[in-house]
Parts: sequence; C-alpha cells; structure tokens
Amino acid sequence: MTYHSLSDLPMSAVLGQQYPFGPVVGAFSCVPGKLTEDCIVGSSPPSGFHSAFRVGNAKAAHLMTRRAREAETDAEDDPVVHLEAKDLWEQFHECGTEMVITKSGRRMFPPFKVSCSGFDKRASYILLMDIVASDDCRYKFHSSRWMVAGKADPEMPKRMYIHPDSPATGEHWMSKTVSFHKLKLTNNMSDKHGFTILNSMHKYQPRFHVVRANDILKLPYSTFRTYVFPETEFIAVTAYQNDKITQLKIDNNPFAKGFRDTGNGRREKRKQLFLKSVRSNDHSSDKDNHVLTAADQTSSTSPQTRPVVTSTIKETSDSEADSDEDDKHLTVEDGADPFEVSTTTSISQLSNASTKAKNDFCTQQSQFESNSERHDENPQSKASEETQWPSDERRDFQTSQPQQNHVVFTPERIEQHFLTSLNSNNLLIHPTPFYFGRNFSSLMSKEGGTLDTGRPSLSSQGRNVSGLPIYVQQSSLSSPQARKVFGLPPCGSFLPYPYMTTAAVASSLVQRLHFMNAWGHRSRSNPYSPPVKVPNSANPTATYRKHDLSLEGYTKIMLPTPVEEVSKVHMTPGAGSTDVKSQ
Amino acid sequence: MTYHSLSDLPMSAVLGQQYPFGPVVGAFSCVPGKLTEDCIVGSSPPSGFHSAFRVGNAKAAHLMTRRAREAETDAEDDPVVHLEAKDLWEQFHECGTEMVITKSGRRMFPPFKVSCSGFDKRASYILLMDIVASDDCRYKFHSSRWMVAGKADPEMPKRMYIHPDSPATGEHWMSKTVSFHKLKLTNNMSDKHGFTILNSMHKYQPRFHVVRANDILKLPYSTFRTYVFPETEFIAVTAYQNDKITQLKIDNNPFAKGFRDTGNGRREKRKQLFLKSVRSNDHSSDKDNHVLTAADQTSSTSPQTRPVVTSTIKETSDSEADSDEDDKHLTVEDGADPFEVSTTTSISQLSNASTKAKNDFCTQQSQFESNSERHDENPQSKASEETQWPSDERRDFQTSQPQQNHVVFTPERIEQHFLTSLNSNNLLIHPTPFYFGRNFSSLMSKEGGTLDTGRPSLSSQGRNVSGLPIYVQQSSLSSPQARKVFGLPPCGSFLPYPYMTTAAVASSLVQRLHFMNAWGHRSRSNPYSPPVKVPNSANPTATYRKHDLSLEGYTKIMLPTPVEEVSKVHMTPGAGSTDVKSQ
DNA sequence: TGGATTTTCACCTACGTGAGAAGA
DNA sequence: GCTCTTCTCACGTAGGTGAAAATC
Repeated sequence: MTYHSLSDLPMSAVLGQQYPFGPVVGAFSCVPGKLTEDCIVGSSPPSGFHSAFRVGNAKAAHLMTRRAREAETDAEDDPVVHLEAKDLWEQFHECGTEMVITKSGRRMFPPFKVSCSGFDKRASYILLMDIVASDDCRYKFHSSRWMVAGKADPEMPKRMYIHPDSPATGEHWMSKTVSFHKLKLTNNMSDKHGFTILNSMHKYQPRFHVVRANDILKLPYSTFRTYVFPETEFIAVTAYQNDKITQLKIDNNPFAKGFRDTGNGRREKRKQLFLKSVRSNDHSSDKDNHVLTAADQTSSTSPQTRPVVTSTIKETSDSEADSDEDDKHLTVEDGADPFEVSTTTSISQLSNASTKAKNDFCTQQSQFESNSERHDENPQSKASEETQWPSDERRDFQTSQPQQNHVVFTPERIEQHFLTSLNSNNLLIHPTPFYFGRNFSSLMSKEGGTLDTGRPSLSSQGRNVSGLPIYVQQSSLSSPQARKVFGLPPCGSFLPYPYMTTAAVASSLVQRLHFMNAWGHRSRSNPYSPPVKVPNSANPTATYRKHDLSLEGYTKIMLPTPVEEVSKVHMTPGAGSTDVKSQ
Repeated sequence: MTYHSLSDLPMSAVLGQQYPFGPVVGAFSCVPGKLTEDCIVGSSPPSGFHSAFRVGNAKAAHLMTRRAREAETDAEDDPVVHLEAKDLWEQFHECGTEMVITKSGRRMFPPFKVSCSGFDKRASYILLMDIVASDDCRYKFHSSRWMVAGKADPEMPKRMYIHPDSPATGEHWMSKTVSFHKLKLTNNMSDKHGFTILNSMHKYQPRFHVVRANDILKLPYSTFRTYVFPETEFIAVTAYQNDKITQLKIDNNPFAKGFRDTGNGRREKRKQLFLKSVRSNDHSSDKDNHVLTAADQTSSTSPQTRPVVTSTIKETSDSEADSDEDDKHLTVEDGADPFEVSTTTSISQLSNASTKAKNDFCTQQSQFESNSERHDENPQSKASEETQWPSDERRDFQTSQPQQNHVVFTPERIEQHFLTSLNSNNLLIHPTPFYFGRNFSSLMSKEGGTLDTGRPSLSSQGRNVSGLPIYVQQSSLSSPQARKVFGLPPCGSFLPYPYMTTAAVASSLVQRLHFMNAWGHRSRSNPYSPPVKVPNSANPTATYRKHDLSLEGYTKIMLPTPVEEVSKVHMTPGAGSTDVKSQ
C-alpha cells in the first residue's frame, strides 16, 4: 500500500504568496463576436478577507479561511461521488478510449457525469472539472495498438470548467446527476469559445473537483476535494484510430445513430466492422449489457449502507434537461441505451476481460513509480513499447503489487484548501444558461488588489504565470455580474492564451488545482492504490473519511483504501484512510 | 386626459387581512410524471416580517415593507419597459391577433419580449407575466370579422408565469431582452404542465410585472409595477379564423417556414392566400418593413435622451440563447426577419392604416366606460356588433375623446405593493432551466403561518380563494429549494385546479395581481389613455415618474401621459404623470 | 348540418455525429 | 507512401409549425 501526501507542505509555501487578487480587466460578452459595454477595471475580495491575505499572515488567513467555511454552515460533509455510466466508461477504456478533438470543438463521449451524495444539504458548493495530461508522452496507433511515440508536445493552455449550476447547495447537487457533457474539446490553440484545448495523440485524465464555497470569490479560501476516475482516461485524436472505439461510439452515442446497422444501407466502414465488432469479443451486446455472469454475481451482497443518490440517467433525464436542454438525444433513448445502467449496479458487471485491462492499466502506471518531476524525466526511456491500453496480444507485469482479479477502478480523492497564487489554468464556465443569483454581487467592488506572481508551488512545475485569462465558453454567462467576474478584454472576441489578464477568483483556484498535479505525479508513479480486502459490509459507493482541514493539512492527497470485494465495492467508508506522508 | 386611480383604497382593505402565509404542502418535481421525495409541510416568511404581518398592524407592516425594500439597496429605480418587436405586434393587432391554443400547449407568436432599463443595477427583481381576460365576451368569426357571440364562458384557472431568471439583478434584466416566449397556451382545463389555460374564442391581454424583491418569499412585501401593452391583446382560437393572421404567422414565425412561398410547391391554403395576402393590403412587405413613408418620417427627430437598452432581437440573440437554448429558430434568421426591427425604430413606422385601427380600438373600449363590475353587466347589450378588431368596412366612433392620427399604443403601468391575501391565480415558473441561487434557503423554515382568506379587495371581483396551488411548468425547476417553494401535492403528477394548497410566496403576489384586475376594469371602461401633445424632447421609450410608495399609495394605477409626437414617442419621462383620482 | 376541436402529418431548423475525400 | 488534420456531408433526433382530415 502506497500513499502519497503533500501535507508536509510548509505553510510558508502556501501562505507566503501575496494576496492573489489582481485587477479584472475587460468585459465579457456572451454574444459571439460582440462585447457588452460592461467592464470592470478592478475587483477585490469580499470584505474581511482582504487585509488578512494581503499581509500574508498565516494565522489571520486561517481565521479567514474558517470564517469563509463557517459562514455558510457549521455542519460537516462527507462527499461521496459516483461516476455515472461507469461500466460504459470501462468498456471504452478496455479498448483505449479515444476522444475526437476538432477545431470547432467536440464533446466527450461517454459524457462525464457524476452523482453526488454526502454533501451538506445546506452548504453551497462549486463543482468543477478539468482535464490534465496523463503523462508526457506522445502516442501513435500502430499495428492495432497505441504505442509511445516520443515526448509530449508542449502543453496547451489549461482551462477549468465550472459546472453551470455553481454555486448551488449540496441538496441541489445531490438531487440529480451532475453532468459535464457540454464541455467541448478542441485542438485549436487559439480557441475563442473557451473549449478545453488538448494535444492530439496525447493521453489525458479528466478530474472532478468539489469546492465548498457559496461564492466564486471564496474559492481561494475554501476546502476542495478532487476525484479522479481512471477509467475516464483517454487519448485525444483528430480521427479515430481504433475501430473498436469507433464502433463503441456508434453503438452508444445517440448522435451517431445514423451510423448504426439498422438493416438498410449503412455506411461503408460500418459494414466492414460489423463482423469484427467489439461486441463480438466484448462481454455483452447493446441489448444485454445488464446481464450478469455467474462469476460477477458471486458476491454482490454488499448492502448500500448510506443514503446515496445513484439515479440512472434515465431516471434523472428530465431533471437534467432542466440545465441541459439541448441534449435530448441523451435523455430520450430507447431501452438499449447503456446509460440506463446505474453505477451501483454496473460495478458487479465487470467481465474478466475488463478486469484484466484494469490490471494492465495499473501495471503500466507503476512503471513510473519514482517519477516525481514531470518534465525532468525523458519518457523515451520507457517509450517504444506499448502503452497501458490493453491489447489482445500483450501485457506487461512490472508491478510489485499483488496481482488480483476483479479489481475495480478506484477513484481518488484529493482534499485541500484553495489558498495560493496564480497559475496558467483558465476558469471555464459551462456553456449552458445559468444564473449565479446574487453571489456575484460582491464582485462589483472596484477596489483593486495587488497583482503578484505566486511563489512556485511545491510541485515544481515551474509554470506559474502571473496573470491568467478567465475563459468562458461563449454563450455561457447570462448574468452581467458573471460577465464581470470572468473578465475578458474589451475587444471584439475572446483573446487567445496567454493574454495576461488576471481574474481574482479563478487564479487561486486554478493554481491550487494545478499544484495538485501532485496527482499527475502520483498518477505516473503509482496511479492506483492496491486492492485491499475489507469486510462484507463495505459500501458499494466510494466514501472517504472526513479529513482534518486545519493548517497542518492544507495539502493532502488522500488515497482511500480501495476495496476488493469481488468487483463489488469501490470504497469503504472510514476503512483505513490512513495518510502516509511521503515524497 | 383621464386618469384612474385606486389610491383611495383604505389601508384597512389592504392591511386588514391576516398574515397571508399558509403552510406549503406537498412537493414539486421537475420530472414529468414523477415527484421527488422532498416535501415541506410548513413554511414561514423571513424572520422579521412574521409578527408584523400577523398582527395586521399597518405601521409595522409599513416598516417591514420598507425594510424588505431597503434590505437590498437604498437606491431608487425608475423602470422603463419596451415591448420588443412592437411593430410586429401591431401588424398582428391590426388584423386581430389570434393565438392558437391546443391541448398539448402552443407558444405565443409573436413572442412576448420586453427590454428593460431604469432598474437599480444592484437591486434584485422578479419578473412575471400573466394573461387576463380582456372582457367578458365570447367571440365568433363571421363574415371575415370577429363579433361578440355572447357572454364569456367561466374563467379558467389563472396561472402566473415567473421568468426563469428570477430573481436577478437589475443589471441582469437590463443586459438583454427579457423573453417570455416559452410560455405555452392551452385550452386543457386540467393541464398538468403548468401552461396558461385560456378559453377559446375569448379575448385576452398579456401583462408584465416587475417586482422588486431578491427572494420569492419577499414578493408579498415588495413594490411591483405592471406594464400592459395593448397591442399584445389577442383572441384565443383552436384553429385560425382569419387568413391574414395565418399568413402573418407563416411569414414571420421561423417554425412555419415550411409553409412559406418559396417557389416550389407550397401547401394548398398558402396558394389560395397568396394573392390576397396581408402584405398586399398592409403597409409593407416582409422585405421592406423598415422603409418609412414620408409622412412617417415627418418628425422622427426626438433624440433618445436616456441610456436605454433597446437592442433588437438580432443583437441580443445569443445572450438570449443563454437562457433559451431551444429557440434557435428565432435567433438565427435571415435578413428578412422582422425581428430585426428594434422597438425604438419601429415606432415611427406606423402607417395610417394601423393608426386608424388603433383609434378604432380605443373607441370600442370607451363604450364600456362606466362598467366597473365585471360579471354584472350583460355583454349581450353590446354584443351582436363587431368587436374592436378593425375591419375594412366598419368603424364606430363613440368616444368623447379627441380623434387624432398617429396615436401609438400606450403601455400602462400600475404600481403598488404586494401586501394582500390569497386568490385563485397560480404562480407559473418558466420552463427553462434556472437556478435561484441561495434565495430559497430561507424557505426551509418549518414554522407555519396562519391560513386565512383575504378580504375581498376593492376591485370587488369577489373571487378570492383561500388556497391556491402553485403551478410550475414541467421540467421547470432544477434546484431542490425551488421545488420546495412551489409546493405541489406528493402524488404522481400535477394536480388540476382548484386543488386547495397554499403556497406562501405566490399567494400574496397573485392576489395582488388579481386585485389589479382593476386594470381589467379600466380596460373595459376606458382602455387607452388619450393622446397628448408633448415637447419635442420626448423620450422614445415609455418612462414613468417614480411614485411615492408610502402607505397612502399602496394601490395606484398610474396612467402615464401618452405622447403623440407624430407617431414617434411612447411616453415622456416625468411629463405630466399627474394622478387624478376617480371612480 | 355546421362550427369548433382534436389528431395526424410533413416541413423546417439546429446540432452532434462518423464517413470520406482532400489536404499537409 | 505514410500519418495526421481539415473539411464537407448525410444521418438522426427534437420540437415548433400550419394544413388537412377526423372527430365532436
């Protein structure tokens, strides 16, 4: 069992930075090609936080942090996050998920959706998502498999995507599936829509962040947790490489129904693939996805011990439609739609094939166990061999960890405070209409803070940027307050990275998340915690023991104890979430 | 100049009612056919208001009212409201606007949209819309004209429609067109979607309400103003009667493009109508709607003296799309789309024909000048003659008011406080996704108030109902808080009127608005204020002098001074908004 | 019978999709 | 050739529309 923690991070590294707020310059318009006249020249944090952070006093900062947290509710929370359509993700991951990136932006499929529970119903949360590089390799698809093809290209500007309902109460988030399906991927480095920019032929890992804050402005001072679902890892492509992936997309994406085999003339490629469809060598077809094998069912006895919302997409389709009106394709589906499967039921449906794949994945990741500096190690040393994407012919077992069957993907959670300086990420707002209520009213203050570059964080990425633009997907923000927060320059369109604007809110958040590429390090060194046996009463959902969020624990990567209960349990609540400091 | 005022309303009539809050029972679900488990058994007003209203103390109530108003901002506002696509509305009104109502619900066309200015940028507002009967007549379409055909059928349950962005800041509302296009009309008395229920072959008048409140719960104690645009009056039909209306719809509604004459075979009816199209006897064709006649241009010199947002639909299409994603038809249009015309420019485009029509309209209305009780007068006495819809053949001039050319429609504004009891209206929420922020958090209180029927208001409508259901168009509310506010019974679907549930928020608001059928009375007795000459500097937008909202002025119907500046000006700011008490 | 209402239908638009051709 | 990217396209779905037939 290997745990990694950054909790030894000296407070000076966190608090030594100057007050991170800088002027917000420019205006944002949700009208493509046009900007409103609204323009903020300066902004300041909510009263009470300003001076404390300005002087960089740790104690005052701590008080402020507590105040920010307690301003909403005193109750504790214990967030539990499910990945929706987990089995579908796993199907894709077995074949090596590919996501198309285009100039005009392409959605992810499967869509990244989670269901949440364990939130404080009354407290406000901001939910975010970003996508970070899984490694620093470039890949190629050769001989029907993905292989390392050199060192990664320079990183694209990072963009952070805030769920459009943010901020909302815990009750709201728990009431329905939280969907990030409107996030779009692009390879257009100068994208002006606010889409997430990725490098083609590179591997990426989506991440999900929960921030306890009732105001975007409070992000920097708020507790946040990060959840990583390894099965959502993917390689960005401009055109599909693996026919199996193509077929899985066609079979499952409602928007690609036109390419399904309906008897009447289909497209050419479709016919070629028909006989060698993934279905033929996968564990189930579209129609019987939910049939369990005898082996799978052996120990599906673990009761659900806590009130956890695990609604299926079907069940939540209409409530989802509230915030996602344009995706009727995904919500009005026939019975064959795999989205019908809820995460809780799908866990037990893992086939041996998928289990094998996961082991492969874990194995590969462990090859990089000792790499803690990202760009300092030449990936070529490990290159020219196949990647962790499973192939039918070959597997590497270089791990020292015990090999076990029925290991399921174990989501990771990272818990820490927002309390740092700027970095190069961009805050990205959901493109759906949303309304922040009056939470943005505090942003009207014209008092400007100092703009200073934060000290490089412990992760030594060396990529701190003094200012950063806040990107918002076009047509994102309906409230003028929100427009002002996510300041954009007052010219005719969105500015390409790296325009040196600073936005108060985003900066600290993003820096902190960037700093969390501590995860990225972990991922490369020891991505998955080893399976551990736990009692039968294990909870089928991933839960975590609440962490002490005092000053000493600002930055902790919590590796919850993964459970191997014959492919049934993600996580056990409170079971061995011991922190082992390392590094 | 005729002004009507209800300001003599004794305070006892307003404040003598007991505390209007009652228990909220039931749960609301945005999933059609399903209800969430959420359920509120009781609710109470925000702390501070409770006792004052409970004892019915006028002074305390006044203090509370002020407190509610000042809680947000001290700044005054001076709301100015434009009807968007006003010229289009007038085109329809000339022919006698018809709105199709179907069982499954039909949108209005033209869509009801307004642009706002003069709001306090920082204050929060709730914007609402409802549709009330114009008179108590039933109509029939005979010999190419609408004629009275008897007394009105029993009224349908009233439903109030809250704009989905509510509550939002004045800045938000002023930043773009406020659209109510998602409101749907139905004739299905037991409608469960929350659509507005109307009687076919009856005449209706949409109304727009601005409530200064940052919380739905504060509605009852907040100032509100009502705006009426006579050109939006219409007759509800199950099938179009007037071919001209049909043609106008086809020509202008993007969803009906399939019926336009594009050269290739059109539908049958279309061909019949082609030669006798409205265009042939209307002032302009689709393509040259914006060409002014020489007469029209004579005095279009009035400058726009205030910063008023009067963006066209084209200009605001994308920001609108933020909250109205499913209406791309209306926002992505070719140049011929009449929506391109902004209200400010369209005012000067009235033809003599349309002016004549409006005079006809005013004339007819004045026939009922002395009617103040709604159902006590037999409409048959005036029936069997043509209605005020203009026909080519006939006009009645029974008015004592001076006849003038170039009279434009004068919007009315009614300003008063929410401070009364229950009635039979239903609060109706916009079906688009929206998020109330934390404004609903105060609704979690379980403390119940007393439930009492309000005393009949001065308008003597005699239709007070002790409880009312809060209707929400299905798939409306995404936040669980909002669901709780708009309590619905915990059974499988929406309950048909008149389910006796009481909702704290809606009741007082709706009662107050119902009480405002004072307007309805006015409408029947003297619907339009007479045109008045004003100086050249008149503002092309309708503005109103800010009214004293002290206790003495709770209920005032303000008839702003209409302006006749050669068909250019709606209203002049501060010009002669003298109140003349009458009745 | 005749007017009013309901039902069904084709049309149109928007948009996400993979195929395939063309380009680099 | 090869690999990768860009562009255009038809397909499918949703949903608003008036026409016309069917029903009341």
